[in-house]
Amino acid sequence: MNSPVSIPPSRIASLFATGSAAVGTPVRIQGWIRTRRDSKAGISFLQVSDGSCFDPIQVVAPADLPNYQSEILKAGAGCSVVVDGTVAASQGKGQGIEIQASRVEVVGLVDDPDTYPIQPKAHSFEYLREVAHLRPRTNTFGAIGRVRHTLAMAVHEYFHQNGFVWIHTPIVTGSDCEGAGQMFRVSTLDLANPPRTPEGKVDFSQDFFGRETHLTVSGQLNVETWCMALSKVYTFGPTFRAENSNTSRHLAEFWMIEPEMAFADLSADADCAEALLKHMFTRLLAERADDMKFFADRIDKECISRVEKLLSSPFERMDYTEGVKQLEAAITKGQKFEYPVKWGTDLQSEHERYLTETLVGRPVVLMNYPKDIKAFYMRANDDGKTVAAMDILAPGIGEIVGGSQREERLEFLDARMIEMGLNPKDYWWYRDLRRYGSVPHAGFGLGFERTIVYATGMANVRDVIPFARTPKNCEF
RNA sequence: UCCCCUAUAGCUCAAUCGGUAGAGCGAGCGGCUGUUAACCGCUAGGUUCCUGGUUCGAGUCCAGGUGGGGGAGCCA
Repeated sequence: MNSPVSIPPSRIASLFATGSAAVGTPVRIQGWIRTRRDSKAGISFLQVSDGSCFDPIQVVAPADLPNYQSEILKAGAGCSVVVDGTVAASQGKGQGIEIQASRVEVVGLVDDPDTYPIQPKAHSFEYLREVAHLRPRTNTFGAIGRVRHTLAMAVHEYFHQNGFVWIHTPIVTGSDCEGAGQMFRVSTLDLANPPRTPEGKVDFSQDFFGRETHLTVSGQLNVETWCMALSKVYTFGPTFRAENSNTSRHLAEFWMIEPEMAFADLSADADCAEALLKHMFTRLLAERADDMKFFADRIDKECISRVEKLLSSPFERMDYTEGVKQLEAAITKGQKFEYPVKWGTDLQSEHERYLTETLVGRPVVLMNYPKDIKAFYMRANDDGKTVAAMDILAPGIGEIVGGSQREERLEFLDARMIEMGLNPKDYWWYRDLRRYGSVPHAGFGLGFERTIVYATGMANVRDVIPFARTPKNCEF
């Protein structure tokens, strides 16, 4: 910045952290005006935010500043400013400290205040999705951004402290069937005029990678390979699903945390998921008390107590078979479900909700599902009917974790693939892990956006990711 | 992909039986005030999503389309 006096800029969060001890010190802040209120007594009040914390800081701009009439009185919501001044104890109510300005530089004005999309008033989330490039300027999305960051850092912190190595698994994959839904094609071929094989099919041997490639739907198969050498690993990055899902819980591009542990069984897997979630939420309450207070005040009054409740008690663990029994017992007592409950079929959303919300009231680890409703790589249990799979169901959001102990025995794995119509040859490198020093191992996927929804009470995953990708929507 | 709901001012919404467009907030201007979801007054602001149909007349009824929302399925 070209400014006459050189004061190192402060973040607003650190001014609030220092509080009244900073009174009297000269400071510079840089940010955007939220609101301006004028007093004809000869001052204007500017609420200025730089995004470093929830609260904006109040800047007191006296009318004798040289640009008061020409610039400051024209600067409203959304305008960017650099303010030099002195930290002062506020004479008004509502804030402890404020900045008595000696200089206010209006860096960028707002073209047309009447049509500036982020007005100083409540907006619907549906509307804000249409101005996703400006919505980080609102209270809610600023808070989401900081909460998301804190939770992401807590993920890395937990794994780092517990001896896990972060593996950067690839985004582009040559596996055309990772077993988790429709995939987005990656290609540099001319869509209008692709090369053809003699049979008339598109000739992907002429494509960039010399084969069909897609965006990954899961880093699991790749991360398992590194698990078989580094013992405890995880991947944390974006994943892509081309499902035509139109719900508040699904995105075409979402972030997933997938740890994988060698010499671990299903119980250790559930232990890890529980400890990870508890670490994330502990850090959240410690670091983002201001933002969580906002969510509790304006979005979901239960959100802090829900997180505290999760932290204070162990997750309930229940076998799928027991879950079905509980649901049947509930039906006997008069509970109505739209869909029938039957051992061997996947539970409906309403069934999962009953278990976690009504029966237990906390997250539930549901374990040992029927093998026919689960993926090929999940380890067969000795009963011949179930596999060592677990889902963690959370009140309000449903499934936030899906995991399993993996099938480490080659003959079992091959048999399962054939049974499910998969060709073992397509998985040659995955099978190699079972041929060379195979060990029992387990892992899971934690949906990052669903975790944020759970913690904040936000109603839609589209509003907890900076730029939501959903069917028919990729404007920004 | 299926079911239901929905689209009016910058935003959130209203408009009776089909009769010719209204409020709040926001914005601009003025007043008042160490203000703080400020307050008081005035002013501006409309292709009623698109295409077609019914009707003397359509924001309103009908058909198709598009966008948005909720639920289901798929899953994280």
